[in-house]
Amino acid sequence: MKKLLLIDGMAAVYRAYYALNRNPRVNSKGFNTSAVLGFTTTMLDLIKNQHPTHVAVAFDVQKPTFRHELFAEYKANRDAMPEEIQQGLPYVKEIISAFNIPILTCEGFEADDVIGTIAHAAENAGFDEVLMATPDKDFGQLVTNCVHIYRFGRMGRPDEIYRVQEVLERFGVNKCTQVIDLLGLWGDASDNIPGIPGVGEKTAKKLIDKFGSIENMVEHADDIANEKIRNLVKNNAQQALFSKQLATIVLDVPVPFDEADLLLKEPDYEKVRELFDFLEFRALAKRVLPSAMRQMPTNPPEGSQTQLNKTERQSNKQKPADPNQTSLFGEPQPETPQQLEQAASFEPLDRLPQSADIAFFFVGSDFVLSTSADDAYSAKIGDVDLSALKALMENPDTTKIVFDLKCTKYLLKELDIQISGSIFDVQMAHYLVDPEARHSLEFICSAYLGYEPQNLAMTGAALWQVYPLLSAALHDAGLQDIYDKIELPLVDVLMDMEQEGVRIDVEALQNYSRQLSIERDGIEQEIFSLAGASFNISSPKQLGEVLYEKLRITDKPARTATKQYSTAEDTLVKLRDKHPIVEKILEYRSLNKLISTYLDSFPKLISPVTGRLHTVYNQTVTATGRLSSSNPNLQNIPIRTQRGKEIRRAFVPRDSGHILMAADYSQIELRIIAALANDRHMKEAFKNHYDIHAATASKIYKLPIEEVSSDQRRSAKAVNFGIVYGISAFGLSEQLGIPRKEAAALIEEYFQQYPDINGFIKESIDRARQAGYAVTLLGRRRYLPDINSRNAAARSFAERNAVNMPIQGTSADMIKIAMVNIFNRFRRQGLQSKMILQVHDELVFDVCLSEQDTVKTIVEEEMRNALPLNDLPIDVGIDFGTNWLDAH
DNA sequence: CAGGCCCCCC
DNA sequence: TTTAGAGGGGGCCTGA
Repeated sequence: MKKLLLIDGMAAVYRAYYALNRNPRVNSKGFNTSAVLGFTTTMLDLIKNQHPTHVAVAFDVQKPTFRHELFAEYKANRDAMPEEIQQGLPYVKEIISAFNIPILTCEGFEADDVIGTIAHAAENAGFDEVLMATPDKDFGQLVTNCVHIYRFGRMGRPDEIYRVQEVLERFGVNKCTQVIDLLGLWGDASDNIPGIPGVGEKTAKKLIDKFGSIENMVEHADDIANEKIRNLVKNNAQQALFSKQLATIVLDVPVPFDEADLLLKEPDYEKVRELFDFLEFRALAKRVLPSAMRQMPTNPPEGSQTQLNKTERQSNKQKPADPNQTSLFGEPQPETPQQLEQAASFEPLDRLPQSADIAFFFVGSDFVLSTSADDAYSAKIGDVDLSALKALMENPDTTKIVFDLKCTKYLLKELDIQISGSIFDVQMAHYLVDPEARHSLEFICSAYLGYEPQNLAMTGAALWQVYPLLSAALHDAGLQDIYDKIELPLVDVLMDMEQEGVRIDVEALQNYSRQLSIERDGIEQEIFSLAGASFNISSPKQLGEVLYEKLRITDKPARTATKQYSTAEDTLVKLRDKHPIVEKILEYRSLNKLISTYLDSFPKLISPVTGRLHTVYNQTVTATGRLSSSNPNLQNIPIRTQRGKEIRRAFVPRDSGHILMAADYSQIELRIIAALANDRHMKEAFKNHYDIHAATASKIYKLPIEEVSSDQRRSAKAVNFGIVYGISAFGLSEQLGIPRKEAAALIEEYFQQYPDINGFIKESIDRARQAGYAVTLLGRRRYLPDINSRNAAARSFAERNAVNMPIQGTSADMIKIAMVNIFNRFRRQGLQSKMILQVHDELVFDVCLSEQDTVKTIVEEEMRNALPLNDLPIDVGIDFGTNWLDAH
């Protein structure tokens, strides 16, 4: 059995780099290893999963290829290679060499051509199988008669295998060569192959079906019935022929085919170790290198496994082969997840020592529990000896490693188990270490361990393996305190709030819904008669066609990012006076939004058990440290418009013995700016309890504060907001509806008057540029890899984040601390009142009438003192009401 | 079912 | 060339 795996090196490097660099790997020497780590993992996984007997990696040579000559613009306007990839490339090649895998190149040709040639040579040499690994978009370029094409999906795990026949079937053509023709005519998605602009997939298929090839089509172009297409083809014949050449893989480039050279050999472990040491690929070293060569401490000894079940030891699979084994990458045929699942059989839990540290993970009613990276007990919850499990989980002296603590706690609560001891939530830790990344178990494992667990048993091992790595990362980034003192205790607070829920006056909602629905339906009819036809107003596509094609309300329709007609509110507002239909559409939209998002959905979401509405707070979503709320989202209940705010009337206290209390931080983000920037003028304004926007206006317009007009105050307010968001003249001019020049002048004046704020903005960006991340007052981080990007748009975005994140994040830290402290004091004092909602700078309480004063005092105190901003006063507004609207 | 678009909140 | 153009979220709808 001879099986050859060919990897498109550059494509793999790029793909791996972009997949990993969201959270850039930078080793202690400051070297960005994303590209190298990603590539290496991909290569090793491919070898492990595909178990080829022969391997090679092909690279382009960085010189003009024959395609450049054919088509001068080809690749000309591709982005420059990111610096990190450029720097990583030599290491990628060294690693490939260290694994004794040949690198194939051929001057004047691209990797695809080299691969095509080698593939054909291999087939002629009697290989049973030839596999090619490439990103999806390239597969069309490599249609040859023998190659099976792998598509890189997620890192290192090809999602699909396309055999040539399947590719052909997908295209609906019969011969390979026709795929090339099709591509030449139609072009490819990334515009490397231009095709004929205006010819789409369908047209291309029809033409190739009819003519068989582009050459034939060009020759008999007069036979094309459709005049438009006929002209297109005639005018672009040359282009189509070029495209076909670009798409054609050369199968006889001058590159030697040496079977012995391609044979998969033992790596040069010493070299691999040196490289991995330098790059600091610890997890990978653990996986690949023989244990004697590893520098990292190994897993716990394997002696303690005797009493365990015969769970498949997947961790061994991930480890290197033992020296006796000839193949580096474990047994040739990996088990399917199904087989592993069966192997992970149930073992009674009461045989476990009660003092063990444990990793614990639920999947539905299944769960896995393991006491080290080398064991795993999996079982159905119903089958477990609950008292043994309880003893284990409630042991205060052991460590519990979990994934998604809040969810785990809910499930354990069902079993009357309270988790105690030291708790390490892998998901939460990862959120703190890199908030913007994804926090699925799969993602975390593949990033930290280089593989994804395929079943419950592997999950147990993976949690154990990832624990020391994340724990170290948390500590190294100085995030331990935020974890211990804010996020971890917050879990109980959020659970309590979620379970408490909020009472909703369903009848009021339904009445209001009926009322608004009647209004909406009337407006709908008006719109139809104005448009002269009925259509789906909720479909931006249909609406765009009606507005811009049927009614032609403007000559220059605005377009969205995807070149659809824009029907966004901003756009429509500007077109208000062009046609009466616009106003109606805006009104329809707002009514429909209220009805579908709030009025009609809340009653359906009310729990039949508690009769109350329970949101879910997510603690690991936002990039800045805020919470988010969903199912339903109770952080976006209308308040701006009269119609909208009526919805808040339906949020009511639990009974006549209670009252709602809303407590909100006043101007918290501006206060935080004033504190972070240490701006004398702004601090002064806050200390004197001035209206901050009016005070700002008074500075900008150089007027006494009492002479500031409402328009001037409004402008000042917009600038203040702009500062928080990362101001731009364009944004401000849009916001205020003033010319850009005026907006720019306003900003200029602002910075003149508040030089410290300007300095703060510059410093924040500078610090983020140095460190690679932004931080809050307490050290919560957000990585900003694009802060040094050469792409101006990406860089500006990162720069705005560098300013905004410390502000928004500090405010989030502050209210989270307040929540924990309030919760604890309520509990200590045995209060009946409950905190029920959080809306970023506001907390809502269901207050027992007899506790009104106590609660008010506690909340005010704790919110004020949660995170003191030196000498800057923090104001908290508190109000009571018989519904949420009145409590404001 | 994902992605586009939109709109509600802070 | 044309669009976007202020930070952070979530939900609804369409169309495949």
